[in-house]
Amino acid sequence: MSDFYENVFEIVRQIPPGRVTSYGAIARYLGTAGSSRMVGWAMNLSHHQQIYVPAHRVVNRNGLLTGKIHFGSPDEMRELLENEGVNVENDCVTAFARLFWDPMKELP
DNA sequence: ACGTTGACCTATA
DNA sequence: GTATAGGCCAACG
Repeated sequence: MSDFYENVFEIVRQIPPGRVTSYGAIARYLGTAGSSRMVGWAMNLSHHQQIYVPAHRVVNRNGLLTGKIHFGSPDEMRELLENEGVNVENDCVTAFARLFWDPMKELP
């Protein structure tokens, strides 16, 4: 496992319940801004990780649940979020700006 | 080996 | 305000 993926998983695990962040924010925090697609790949691998990675807390810049397809069922991601108190409407996180969790600010 | 494909983002028109 | 273009780089066929 490369350091890049390990860092991605570690950040995603740090996301508090009920908060969300974006792929780009993680990429920027890792210093690989512009390579946000790699963060998406990392999420794909997150399923194979033995340690649970809350990939449902990572959405795109608009708060859209673009990755819901990659879960067991398309509704699983939405239910996981709502289970944590995050309201999802039309595959979009409501009050996304308010719930946004920026690793640049929240992590040392 | 090469072209295509993405859980994306930013910039320009 | 939407639309298109370009960049990113690892996996897959």
